Amino acid sequence: MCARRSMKPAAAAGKKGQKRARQQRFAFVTKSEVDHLEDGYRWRKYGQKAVKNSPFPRSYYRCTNSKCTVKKRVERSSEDPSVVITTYEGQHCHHQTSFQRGGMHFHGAATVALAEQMSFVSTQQLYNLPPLRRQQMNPASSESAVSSVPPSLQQLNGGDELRRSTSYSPTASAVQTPSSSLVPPDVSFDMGLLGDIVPPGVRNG
DNA sequence: CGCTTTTGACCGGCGC
DNA sequence: GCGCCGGTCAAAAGCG
Repeated sequence: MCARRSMKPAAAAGKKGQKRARQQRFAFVTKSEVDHLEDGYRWRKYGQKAVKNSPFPRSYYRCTNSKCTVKKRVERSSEDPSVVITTYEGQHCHHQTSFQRGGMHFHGAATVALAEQMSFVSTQQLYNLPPLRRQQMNPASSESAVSSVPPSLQQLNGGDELRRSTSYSPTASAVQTPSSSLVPPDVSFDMGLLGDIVPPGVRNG
């Protein structure tokens, strides 16, 4: 009675075929008290594990949608418990749950806001993370990548403007920020990063 | 009743 | 070859 299960081929197949799922990984740091940052999608927690690099446990979320294989990893910064590192894997193939700007919470706004501004920053850092994973001699490979980001992120997180939309997030900024995602003036930008986390139906069809 | 959340256990890959 | 870590799944419980 220990036969737990043959395990899902999804993970095995993904890893077997290409070591690591070639899914686009988009990570960014967000200053929030709650680990669950509502970005407009429904997430179901499917696991939680404690990592050595961080004294805090890492939470694994998955899109509740049927065909949506988007996964989200949420972990707190080892040095800044107030900072939450959210890593998105994959891209949504459906619209948001149903709530719109009206229901946009400050958390969601903060998330998107950071994503937009940090997008290019985290992208470079994150994209370099995989290959540098072993290159770095530091035991905290994942942290090292994040640590490299902080310098620039600190500005965003600790900055006045960012901080405003992150912690306090005024209604104006909250609405304006997400608005860009819903109505991306630059498709290239949307496809570049936001497309992974906020792919509007326009892109699909 | 349904959905979500929680914990444990197992597996897979990589490193040493 | 063994150990370690990370990641995922499964089942059960709780709550709305």
